[in-house]
Amino acid sequence: MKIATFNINGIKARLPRLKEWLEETRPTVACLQEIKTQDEGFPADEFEAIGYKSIWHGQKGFNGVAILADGIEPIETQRRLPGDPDDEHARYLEADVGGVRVASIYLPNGNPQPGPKFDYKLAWMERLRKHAASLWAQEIPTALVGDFNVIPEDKDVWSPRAMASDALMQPESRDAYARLLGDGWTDAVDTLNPRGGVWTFWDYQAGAWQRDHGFRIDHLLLSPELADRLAAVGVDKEHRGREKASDHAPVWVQLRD
DNA sequence: ATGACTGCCTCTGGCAGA
Repeated sequence: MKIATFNINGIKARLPRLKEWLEETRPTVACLQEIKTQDEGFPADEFEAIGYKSIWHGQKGFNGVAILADGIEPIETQRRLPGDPDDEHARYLEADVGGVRVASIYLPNGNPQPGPKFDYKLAWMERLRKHAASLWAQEIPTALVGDFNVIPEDKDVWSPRAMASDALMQPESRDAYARLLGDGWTDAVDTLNPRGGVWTFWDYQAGAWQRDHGFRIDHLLLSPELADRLAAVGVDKEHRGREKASDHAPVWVQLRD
């Protein structure tokens, strides 16, 4: 079983690239973030035509998450992160697929920091930790995947100095991520690449892609049942270099059956 | 270096992104 996460930065603008990626790499489950469309604009038929069934949670203009599965109907278990009834952002979607609970997560960016957006990010991370703990307690094989908007350590960024004031690598953001891992979740990419240097995002600006000025913010967190099955991880970096690409690359984990 | 680019909805410029 192959579980992938991909921040596509607009499903309408990305549709040809996205379908191409699905057909070329054929993930069992693909969790998408930043679909940037309302529910009625989601092109489910386009995915159905290439063998993927999908569920989605959209919003006008920005945010939005989806879960696609190869020949399997994802059974939705949650479509918002508990803990704040006033939070209208479409940033969380969860489903059962092929015996695995999968969450597609679009964690708030938090810039500029300090400020209300950063406060929202940190509060969201605490809510995520609580909800993750409730999933953990159910002992369901679970994968929490998505754009976490956290650079976990200095080894995960091309230049810690250049990013020093960014919300993605503030000590508070990193501590919140570390607390989540401290509860027992396995960061799959980090586990198989302990020396770092793996990027999942390259800015559109300043020739970041051409200079390989990237960082790692798209993560796959596994519960112990899935961590035991961990066979391989990868970043489909080549797709970041294509025409009209997202600023993120797809990231995936291969699990033994 | 107050820089850079892209997508969205459209108050076609302002917001959001990271």
